[in-house]
Amino acid sequence: MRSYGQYCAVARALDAIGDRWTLLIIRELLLRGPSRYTDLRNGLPRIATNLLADRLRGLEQEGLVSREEAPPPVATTLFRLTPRGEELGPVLTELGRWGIPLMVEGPNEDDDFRPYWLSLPVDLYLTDRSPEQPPVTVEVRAGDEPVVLETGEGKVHLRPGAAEHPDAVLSGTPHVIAGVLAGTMSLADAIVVGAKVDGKRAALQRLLPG
Amino acid sequence: MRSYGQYCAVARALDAIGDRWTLLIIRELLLRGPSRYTDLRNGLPRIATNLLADRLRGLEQEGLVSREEAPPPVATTLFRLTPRGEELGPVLTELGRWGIPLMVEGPNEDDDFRPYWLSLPVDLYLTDRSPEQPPVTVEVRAGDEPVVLETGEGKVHLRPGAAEHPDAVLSGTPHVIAGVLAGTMSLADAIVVGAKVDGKRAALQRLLPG
DNA sequence: CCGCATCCGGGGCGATACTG
DNA sequence: CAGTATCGCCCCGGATGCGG
Repeated sequence: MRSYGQYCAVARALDAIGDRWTLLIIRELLLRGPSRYTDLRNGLPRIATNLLADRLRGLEQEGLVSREEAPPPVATTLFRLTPRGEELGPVLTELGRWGIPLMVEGPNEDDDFRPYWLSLPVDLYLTDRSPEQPPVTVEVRAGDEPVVLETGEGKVHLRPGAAEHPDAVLSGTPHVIAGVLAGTMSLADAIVVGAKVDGKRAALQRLLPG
Repeated sequence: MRSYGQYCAVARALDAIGDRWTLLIIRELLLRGPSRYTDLRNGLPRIATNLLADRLRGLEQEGLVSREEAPPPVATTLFRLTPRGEELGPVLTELGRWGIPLMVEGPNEDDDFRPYWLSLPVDLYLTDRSPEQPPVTVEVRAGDEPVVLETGEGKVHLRPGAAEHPDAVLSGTPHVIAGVLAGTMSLADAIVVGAKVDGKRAALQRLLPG
């Protein structure tokens, strides 16, 4: 992108990460950790492959992403945020916080969805209300790949993957699950509109507000 | 801009304010308050005028900016952030915080500069270390238009304009002034490289870290 | 398969000129 | 003062190819 040509912190930040797709690439690397090129493509469904390659080169050049050749048996390239790149976390957090109200109307007809994208709202709005109790894990199914809610130190975090022995399993449409995890819809209301809870419902309630 | 087509808070936020120039328009409205079209142009020196008009229309349509006809004697259109638009403040703050390190190398040859752009670093890094004392005002001259540092409730804020009877006047190059106001350069070092303080130096020292 | 490079069409963007 | 109008360019998007 062309520079804005302004001696201003915001303008210089946008010079670095204001390009189309760039902040979403950062989101992927923040939420998923070090990733293969193909995994990045999967998390950015409509990106043109040359554009992803371009952006990764640019980010590497600015010192926000590093590339490393993983040894066998992985034997592939991994893209990883540098410490300076990870400092963009708060920017993504505030962007996500501001964007939450735009989620209440639900997905458009052809919107893509990945459940781990909900990590940002979870970190913001969910807390473990019984931190003295043993930790719980709740599997969430809202799309293809399952994700897991985990407690630790009073916090709640969402990570990609399946749980071995989850205390509960929450399933529903992206729209409803997003409402529950962003705290804009009660679990009771969610169940009314089709969400399902298997296992210990209390394990889930403990993480939700109200 | 085309939508990213993702049911994700960050992606939807970027759908709304990810266009080129948009966040800088928000910056202007946040720092300057309700502004005329011409004032916006002056704070965004290289924007194409049709693009500014387009962006303002878009922001109006999304409910982030409102347009009002000011009564005489102003008799002009004013653009103002809506409450929802003002909620972008934390996004700009985090972007600015992340961008501060990009300022230390100083402006490029042909970079534009407006002193009130330094409001963001000031809000972040300066505090009044003697809030029990009477308030002070310090005029800062780093470009064409002067700006004023003011204390209040332990905070320090920078606003466009001149001071009537400033307790001190700080002048220097944008590079050096930015270093001082962002807390990355001591006042003593700044003076060594050409900054000047007139009036009560203590009034200024009281606002600076260290 | 993985990690790109290349090619091409369309549209957003940039610069200038002009207007009520 | 507050914008339109116009035009050229380059970034972006989508498809395809290609070496390791």
